[in-house]
Amino acid sequence: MSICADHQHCQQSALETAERYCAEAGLRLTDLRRQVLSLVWESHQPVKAYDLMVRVPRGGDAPAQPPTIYRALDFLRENGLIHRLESINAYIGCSHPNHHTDCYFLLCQDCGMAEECCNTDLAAAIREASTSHEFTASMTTLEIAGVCARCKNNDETPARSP
Amino acid sequence: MSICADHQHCQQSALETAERYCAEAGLRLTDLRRQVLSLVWESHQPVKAYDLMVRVPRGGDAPAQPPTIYRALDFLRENGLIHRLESINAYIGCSHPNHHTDCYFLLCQDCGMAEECCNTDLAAAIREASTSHEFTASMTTLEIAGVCARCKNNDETPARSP
DNA sequence: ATTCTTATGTTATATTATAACGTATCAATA
DNA sequence: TATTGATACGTTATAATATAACATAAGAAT
Repeated sequence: MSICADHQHCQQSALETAERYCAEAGLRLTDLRRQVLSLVWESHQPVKAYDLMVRVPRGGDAPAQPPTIYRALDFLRENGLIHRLESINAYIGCSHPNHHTDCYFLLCQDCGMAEECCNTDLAAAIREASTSHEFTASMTTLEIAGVCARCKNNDETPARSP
Repeated sequence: MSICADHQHCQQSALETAERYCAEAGLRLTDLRRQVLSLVWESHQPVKAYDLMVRVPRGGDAPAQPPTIYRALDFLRENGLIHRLESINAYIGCSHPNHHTDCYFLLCQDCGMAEECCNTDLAAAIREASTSHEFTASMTTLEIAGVCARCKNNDETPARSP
């Protein structure tokens, strides 16, 4: 499920990176935005906007409203701190903000884990797939659904099998 | 906008192919499903489910309800006759049903056109992108947003330029 | 201190999709 | 050809995802 040895560290370092990046780039990482980013980084499972909503307390009594969450998500997305997974309507932290081009996602249908990967050759092939059709690409979505290694193993060894 | 010389022909031949394919495969291409498929093929613009809904008259007075449309779309999708474009929540006819693996889409943000493409090398690269992470892929979504050649030309020659 | 911009709060509503259950139609066979 | 079982469709309700529009607050720049 987890794809890191120590997720607490993983989350914290993602936040520090974001902090640093925003400071350098003159971006305002407000309390709300930081809070949302932190929640997104709670795990490597993609998060739904409405699940975030109930977990972002605003002012004490009432929970946050949709625009509050979507605006924070938009900011984080525009600045490369999170990605949106189009095929499952969910959000996930970017593991390498500001040089996050050319990435793709492996989405495990069993455990829900999402892994962000990069691959220069693949990126080149995709660029070629655009240019060969005289198409000027600005944004690529590549999401591969399937079963991760861990789940595959679990599936294949339920007991010692009949 | 259009990517075929004669779209009337294009649509009709898509319907005939579907008809033949369903007959061979023992699938029931009912009136409703045929009607939806035909509407999807009205152009190379992806279609929204709710736009289809108002264009599918059922019984005369009331328009079709969402489940009616989504069930038809599901059937067409499961049998490779249409695709869902995840990044824009829309549907489009498949230009080559029953050997429609390994395809990707170019989505023009200017004119809305969607073009389905295939490329064996790219497909191989994507397979490798899964297997190299010990991931067993079952479904790939590759959608490239950008500007098509025609729109690019239009954009660049608004007049003879200042 | 004032002003301008950016961020957030708040209410309402739009868009996309599914659950659940009843009725009709089709196709196989008794 | 009447019966039956499966598949498709109708209908009502509601869930899930997202944005519009306008008011207020907080920051930043004179």
